[in-house]
Amino acid sequence: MAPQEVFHAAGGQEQQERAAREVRQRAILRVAVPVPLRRLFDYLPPAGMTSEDCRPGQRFWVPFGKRSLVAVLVDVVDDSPFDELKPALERIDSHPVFDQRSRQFLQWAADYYQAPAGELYAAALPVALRKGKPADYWAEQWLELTTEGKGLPETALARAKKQQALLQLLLSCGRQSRTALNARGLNSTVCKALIERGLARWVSGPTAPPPIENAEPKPAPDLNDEQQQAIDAIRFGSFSASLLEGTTGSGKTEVYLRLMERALREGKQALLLVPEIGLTPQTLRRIAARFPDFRIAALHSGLADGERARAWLSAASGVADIVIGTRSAIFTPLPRLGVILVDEEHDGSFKQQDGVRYSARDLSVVLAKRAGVPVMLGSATPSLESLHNALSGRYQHLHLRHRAGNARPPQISLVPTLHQQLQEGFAPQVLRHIGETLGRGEQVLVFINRRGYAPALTCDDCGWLADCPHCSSKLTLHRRQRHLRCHHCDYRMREVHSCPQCHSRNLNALGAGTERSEDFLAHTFNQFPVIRVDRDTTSSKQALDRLLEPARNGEPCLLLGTQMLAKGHHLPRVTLVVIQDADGGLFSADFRAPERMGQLLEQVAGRAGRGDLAGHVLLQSRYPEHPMLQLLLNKGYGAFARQLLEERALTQLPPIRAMALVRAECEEARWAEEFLTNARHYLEALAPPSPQLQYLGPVPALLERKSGRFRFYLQITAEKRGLLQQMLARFCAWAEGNKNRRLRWAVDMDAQELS
DNA sequence: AGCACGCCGACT
DNA sequence: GTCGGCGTGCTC
Repeated sequence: MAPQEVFHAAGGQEQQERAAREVRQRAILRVAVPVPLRRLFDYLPPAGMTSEDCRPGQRFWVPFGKRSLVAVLVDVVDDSPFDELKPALERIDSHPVFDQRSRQFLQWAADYYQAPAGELYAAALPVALRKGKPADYWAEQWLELTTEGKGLPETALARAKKQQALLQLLLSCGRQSRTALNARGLNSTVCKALIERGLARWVSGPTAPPPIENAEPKPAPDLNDEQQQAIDAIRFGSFSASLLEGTTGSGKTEVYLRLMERALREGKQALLLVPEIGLTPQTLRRIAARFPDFRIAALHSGLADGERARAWLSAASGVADIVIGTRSAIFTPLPRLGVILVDEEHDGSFKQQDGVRYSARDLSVVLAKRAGVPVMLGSATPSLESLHNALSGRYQHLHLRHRAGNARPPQISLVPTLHQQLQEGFAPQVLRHIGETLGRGEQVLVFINRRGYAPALTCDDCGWLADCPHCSSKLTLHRRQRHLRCHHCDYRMREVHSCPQCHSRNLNALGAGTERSEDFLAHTFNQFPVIRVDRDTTSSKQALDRLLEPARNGEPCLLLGTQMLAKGHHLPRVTLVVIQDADGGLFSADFRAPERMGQLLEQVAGRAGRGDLAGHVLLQSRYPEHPMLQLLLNKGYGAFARQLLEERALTQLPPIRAMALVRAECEEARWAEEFLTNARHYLEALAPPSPQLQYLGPVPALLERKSGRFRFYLQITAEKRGLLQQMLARFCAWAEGNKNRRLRWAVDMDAQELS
């Protein structure tokens, strides 16, 4: 080879390197990948693209090890600590699906909950988009006004009535999809006329959310003084957080609707978060009936992947005006966000219990602050967290004390069950009351906190007990399905009629669940229908609606069920509520059990007498003298909750202090415990125990073994969240390099359950 | 998380 | 001789 050629070759290489460096300096895509790694990954733009083509918030297919993953671009940077960057494979979105505010919000949540950003982006995206489906897959034609069109007064085009109507619609409600216009009888000829005048144009965008059926427009009812005060207390256009403490039936929903209406009138979006089982077709119809001119995106679990993506995109693109959803809806990008409402804010389903353990209720306040909009948390039985924030002045505290209409609060009586001859768990006077109520043509609701036939099965001869081989729990007998089932891991075995250990036939089903009570009550009150509502009879919201249909018709009947019955169903003919066992929360190892018990009792009791009929609640208890029960009954949930708060102050527990759990589970109990002991040592070396920071554990979880794994946790409480967050960040960095392969660990910031 | 590589036991 | 168990390492 001639020297000349060598020189040229070397020069070429140098040039190539410089070019590569320049590319690297100009455009490096920093992306969040859906893997449990707490870092971002750098890529070059896809072949043929420059940094100009890449906008944060867009999704990309990236090569990751041996596979391809959908990543979200979070930043375009000009340098990377990595030398050999792979190019991304493909840009999925031409427009970002996450706007800047939602990206910053997701990053904040990732930092706060110690979660990998990629997992938060994945949690935010609907499944179809998470899998890489294109976002403009459902593209539709939209008619929007040009600048010229926007400048016209509503009275313009007076000589062409149809065109004027279209202009007015576009002026007041913004751009309209072709299907929505057709539905209003505004055909393409009218549109064309407006376009030819240079007043409007077609643009492509995502499909609008599907219209909600059976929504007859309905005018707003009058407000009472308290409702008016609550609404007047909310200032739009800046951040504020409020707790709306409103007794059952006091019209909280009407307050939410009015606030939504104000946001909508200002051209903003309203976000309504509801508990998991709160998003009923009934609720949706009510809201749709109120806002016939606005587009509603409902994000619930019942939607098919495509439908859900469609609703999500309609919210993220700013098309939907109202977004209603369960916990994950908090991550939907909302470019025109104007107000956030959280209904039943105390509900446990706002806290995700696996994966990224976020609280949508807590995040709603963070998001409102970042967006500079008001947020309202509403409940008849506020969480101690929210109550504490309200009492300490961090939240505005608003009250609705009066039930709407002529409904009166129910009369509540305790029924002692000790030294009583109970029939299948029911005291004689309770059965008498049920019979009388049904006889008057009214409805009865019996609340039983247990599914199945019986919570335990034992042998009376040898003492054998049916327990779960994988969990530290007993199997529940489900006689309808003829099996024994573990409610923690879903292990099932066929129902046995003789003891597997000694073959005796003297098996004894202990205690009563919903099935057994259903049998007994159906037998005792055989002239009346008995409707059982629990997870076994109610696979979906539609199933629940269907099940409750006869009850809504107003016929006398007996409704029997679990927590599912406690929530928001308007059943005006229910005048008697029976709570079979009120003692559940009195002696639990979980410090939040009394709070949950109080909330549940109040919510269930709230089902009594919602119409003009007087309501009565009967509470069966072995300890009717218990001071907590007495307080709850005599002074109501408000006083009860304030008392619990004082106890939390004495015991230095949340919400007085911030608390996080470090959880670990492993088939080998020793390893889980050892891991947490080491974790504690590591953390104590960084920050020794002090009033600012305290450690407890490792201790076994309340359900010590689940699905074959032993579970422990280390509890850390702190005076200030900031310190706790810093410690947890250090812990995560340590844990990522110090874990046994077969051990699972997780940080549970603001843990709600010790189970 | 997934997917590779790598090193020891029972099998066509 | 190999098929396959899960321990370990890595992903820009």
